Amino acid sequence: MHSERVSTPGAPQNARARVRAELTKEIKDVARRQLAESGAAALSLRAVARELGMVSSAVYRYFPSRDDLLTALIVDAYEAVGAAATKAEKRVNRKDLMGRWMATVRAFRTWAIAHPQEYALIFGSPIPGYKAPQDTIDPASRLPLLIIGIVNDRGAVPGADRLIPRSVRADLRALSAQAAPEVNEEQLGRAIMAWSQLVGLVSFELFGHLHNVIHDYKGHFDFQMQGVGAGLVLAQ
Amino acid sequence: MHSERVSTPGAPQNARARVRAELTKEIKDVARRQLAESGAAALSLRAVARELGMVSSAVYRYFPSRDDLLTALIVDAYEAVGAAATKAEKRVNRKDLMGRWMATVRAFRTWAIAHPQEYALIFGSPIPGYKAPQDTIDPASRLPLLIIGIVNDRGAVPGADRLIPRSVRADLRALSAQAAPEVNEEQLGRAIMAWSQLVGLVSFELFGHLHNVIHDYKGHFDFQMQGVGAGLVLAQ
DNA sequence: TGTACATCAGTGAACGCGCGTTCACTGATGTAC
DNA sequence: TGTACATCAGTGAACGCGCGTTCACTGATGTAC
Repeated sequence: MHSERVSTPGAPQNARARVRAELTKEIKDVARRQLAESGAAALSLRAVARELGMVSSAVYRYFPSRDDLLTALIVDAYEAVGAAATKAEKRVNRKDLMGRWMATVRAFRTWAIAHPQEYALIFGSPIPGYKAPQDTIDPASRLPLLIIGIVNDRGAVPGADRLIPRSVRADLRALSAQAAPEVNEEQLGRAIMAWSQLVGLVSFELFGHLHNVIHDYKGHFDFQMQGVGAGLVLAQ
Repeated sequence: MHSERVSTPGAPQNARARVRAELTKEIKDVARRQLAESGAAALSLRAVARELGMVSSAVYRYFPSRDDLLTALIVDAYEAVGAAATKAEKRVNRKDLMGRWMATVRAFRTWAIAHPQEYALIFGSPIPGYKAPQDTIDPASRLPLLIIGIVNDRGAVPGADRLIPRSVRADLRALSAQAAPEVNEEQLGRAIMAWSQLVGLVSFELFGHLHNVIHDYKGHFDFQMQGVGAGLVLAQ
């Protein structure tokens, strides 16, 4: 699918490869700008080529189709938001779990507000006819894994007396085995819900569902996310 | 904006008005079918006209522009999901608050799964360039009001010791005054979060963010939503 | 270091398609007297 | 009940636009000997 040829790092880069990498980046940058202006549906290879002063067919030397360009943008968006959150989270004292959680979610929201169309690209409606290739899976899981990591550092928290259906418990156990060995299923279920709450609340804000109800979005977000953190028993 | 001329109910409907109402409905039905197949971005007046055997300009007698047709579909979608949830909720004993909550959220999810593109239309990415007119506000608030109604019947629940920022408290107080006189701000804040959790979780499922993590979607949804209901102290 | 060949980037024309919207028009339905 | 006029639905042609993708091509860059 997405066959943008990236030079293996450290390999001798001759002039051609360097120019190629630069132009690939330039195409993505222009595409990202147009995405920010008119949304994913309106993203067109021809418009990108026009802005770059190329003929439209030249873009096909870099991206074999429109979908491949979209995939590249999706991967970049996942990586950008993952990097922003990871960077913010790293700055907090490892023992301050609530601080790590709040740093993560605030960085997430800040990135989303700064890049609403890229946010919509990865967390909004799926694009009809577009099938996400394998390449998007790893970048997509960076952020949930960051959150699960914080919860994992918290360790197991005894569950309430709600019982988890057997099938769900199996799913959670599998996830625990590969991503969060220190927590029990109850706590991991809460972590998934927390991740969903984060995306849900930011989407509500960006997509206008809190319009005229909440005015201090940042204050409301912080308040609610502190509540979620408390639910995860992250406070010291 | 949306000037689909609807005959005032009870007014004498002559043949022309009856045919007009029927065709208006037929256009919307066909548009909804095409929406379900190819998504909102691909919805085209010409394709709708083609399927109806009309010439494309004839559709303009019913909807003055593509955006007006979209608005009509959005309003209908909000009303359909609101009606489905309301109907399910009404069947439950008024005193069984948890039952009313679960009936509401299950009806919501069922409708969403049956109409994924309509769901995306109202809860997914906003359509670039499309500005929702006033007409969509009332239908959009049916479902949140239903949820707030359940919480209101629960009555005030003492908050935890987290403090609510002054600005957020003001927003919540205003909402309480017009929609939920019986609850305090703490509880109303939880109700908003519950609404966001519901949409967030269904979006995660429909938009593929739980792919390969959760397999028993229904079991997981019920489990998590019971948790949310418990957080709202709805259980008897 | 120089030459012959292979690789690659970019061009320009073309294919075939679809779209929203406007407009002058015909003919049918409804209304007022 | 019949007639004259006004309203409305649907037609067909047109405007002006943009899109993704393919293909044979030129000329520049890189590679192997």
